[in-house]
Amino acid sequence: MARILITSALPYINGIKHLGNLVGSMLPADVYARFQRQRGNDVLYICATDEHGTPAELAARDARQTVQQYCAEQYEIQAGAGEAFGLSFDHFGRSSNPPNHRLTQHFAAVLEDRGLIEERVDKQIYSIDDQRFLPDRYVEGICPHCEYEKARGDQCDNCGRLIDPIELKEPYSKISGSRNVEVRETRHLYLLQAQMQDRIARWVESKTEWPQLTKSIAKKWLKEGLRDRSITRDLVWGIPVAKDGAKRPGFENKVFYVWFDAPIEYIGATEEWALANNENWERWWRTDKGAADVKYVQVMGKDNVAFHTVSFPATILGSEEPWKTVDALKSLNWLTWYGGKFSTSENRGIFMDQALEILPPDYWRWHLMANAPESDDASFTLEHFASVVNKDLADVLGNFVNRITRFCNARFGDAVPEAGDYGEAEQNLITELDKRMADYAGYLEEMEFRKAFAELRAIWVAGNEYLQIAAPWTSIKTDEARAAASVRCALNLIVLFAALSRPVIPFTADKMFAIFGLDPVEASRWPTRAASALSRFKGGEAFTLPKVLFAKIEDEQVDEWRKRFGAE
RNA sequence: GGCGGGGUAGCUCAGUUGGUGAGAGCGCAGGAUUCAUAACCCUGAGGUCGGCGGUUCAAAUCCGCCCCCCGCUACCA
Repeated sequence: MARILITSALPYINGIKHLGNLVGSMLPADVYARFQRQRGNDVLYICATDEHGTPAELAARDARQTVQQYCAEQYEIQAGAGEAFGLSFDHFGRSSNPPNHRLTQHFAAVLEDRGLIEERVDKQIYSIDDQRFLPDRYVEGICPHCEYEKARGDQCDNCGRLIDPIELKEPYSKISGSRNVEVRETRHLYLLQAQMQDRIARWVESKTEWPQLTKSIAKKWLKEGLRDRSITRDLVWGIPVAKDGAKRPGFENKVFYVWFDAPIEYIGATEEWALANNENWERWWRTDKGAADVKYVQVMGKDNVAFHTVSFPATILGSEEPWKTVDALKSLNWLTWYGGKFSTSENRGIFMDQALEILPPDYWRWHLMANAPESDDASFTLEHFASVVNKDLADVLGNFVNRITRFCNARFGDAVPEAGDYGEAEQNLITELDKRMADYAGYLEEMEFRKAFAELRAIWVAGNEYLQIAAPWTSIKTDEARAAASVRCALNLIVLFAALSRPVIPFTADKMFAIFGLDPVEASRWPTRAASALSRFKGGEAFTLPKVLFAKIEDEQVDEWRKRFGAE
C-alpha cells in the first residue's frame, strides 16, 4: 500500500472560485485522490484557503467587513462549494490558522540561522490617503519610457518595458485614485535565494519524473539566476514578523509576504488535520519521522509552477531540515470563457456556486476533466458543454443503465436473472475491457486526464456495443437462458462502470451502486480484471429500477445561460 | 522585448527516437435496430497537418525564416 500526499494549489480567499480555478488545481487533484483511495492506497489530500495579502484586505474593505470577518465568511463559502462539488479533501484548512503561523515563524527563524535572511531597506510608493504602501501593480502613472499615461507600476502595457514604480511620473493609487502619494523607505526581510542557486538547480535536476512544462519553467528561472526576494510586507493582515518570540524590532507593522506563508500552509493544513483527527502530521512531512516512503503530488495552474519548483523549495531546502519535497507535479493550463478570461467584475463566466444552481456537480466534473486544459489553454463554451454532457453522460452512460434495467424489469423482474452461461460475446467483451481498463488506470496514474476519460468513455461504449451484439430483446424470443445471461452481464457492467467512473463522477457512481443496494466503499474497490467484475452477480440479487441518471440539456437552457453568464 | 506553450478534418483534440494508405469524439450523410432519455449500433464523406524554403530515398514529425493565438516575466495571488 503506497502512501500518497496530494495538495492542490490553495484557492485565494477573495471570492468564490470559477470553473477555471476548479479545473486548474482542485478538481484534478480530487480525481487523482479518489482514484488512489479506490486502489487501496493510503491517501492524504490537503487543501486550504490562501488568506493573506493586499487583495484580501481590499476585498474586506469593499465588503465593509473586518478582514477577519471577511475571511471567515469566505472560507465557509469556499469550503461549502468544495464539499458540494464532491472535492474529497481530507482537510480544507486556512492559511491564517495557528499551525501556519507557528510553521512560518519556524521557517523564517531557521532560514535566518542559516544566514539566508537579511534586512534591507527599499523605497516604495506610499499612499497617504489609503494609509498603505502600494504593491507595484496598485500604482499607476505615466511611463518614464514612452509617456503612456496608464502604465502599471510593474510594467507598461503600452511599451512593454518593466518599470520600478518609483520611476513613474505622476503616480497615483489604483486603489483610491489618489495622487497624494510619496516615496518612503521601508525595511524588509530578504530571502537570499541567489545563494541557493546551485542547491535548487541540483534538486530540480533530480526530479526526473516532472513533465516538460514543469521542468522548462523551473529551468528558465534558474537560467536567469535566482534573485533575492523580499518576504515581508507593510500590511496588517498576515503573519506578524517575530524574533525570539516577540515582535521583531522595526517590523511591528509588517507581516510575512503571502507567497512566503501560503505554501507553508500545505504543511500547516496537515497539522490542522492531525489536530482535528488525533493524527500525526510529521509522518507525512518529515522524512526523519516516517515520511521517507511518501509520494508527494502537487497539482496547480501553470502560473503557480515557478513558485512550487523554485520559491517554495528555496524555503524548504534552505532550512536544511528533512522536509518532504514534491515528487510529481501536475500543472494545467487555463480554461477560458469563450476564448477570453473569466471575469468576476465583468460578469463573464461561471463560478462554482452558480454552476451548482444550474446542474449537479457530476455534469461539470465530467466535462471539465474530460476536456481539461492539459496541452494548451482550453475554451469553455456552453454549447460544447451541453454537447459533451448530452452525448457522453446522457446517451452513452445514462442510457445504457436505463435501457438494460428497464428491459430486465420488464422481462425478468426486479432481480438479476440467473439462467444461462456467458459465451463468446461475453468473452470478447472481457478481452476488450481488460485492455481498456489497464490503459485507463495507466492514464490516471500518470494524471493524463483527457486520455483517461476518453478511455473511460470507450469502456461505456463497449457496454452499448455488447448489448447491440447480445441483443437480449431478440434472443429472448428463442432462447430465454441466453437472454438471461446477457442481461446478467449487462447488469454487472453497471457496477463495473460505477467503480471505474467514481473518481470523476462520484455522485452518479453511488447512485449506480444504490440500484443494487451495494455499499459504495466496498463496491468501488478498484477493479483490475473484467472477468471477476462481471461475475459479481450470479443471479437472484434484487435491484431497484433507477431514475434517469442524466437529464439532457435543452437548447433553450443554453440560450438562457448564455444571457445570464455573459457569453459572447 | 525575453522565455515557454500552441497553430492537424466544420468544432474540440490525439499523433514528433522521420517511413506501414494521417486518427478519435462531436457535428453531418446513409444504413440497421426497437430494450432505451428520437437514445444505442454499423458505414461513409470531410484535412495541400499555419506559410515559405531546406535536409532526406522518405517530413505533421528534423533545420532555417516568417505569420497568428495564449501564458509567464519574480511586489496580484
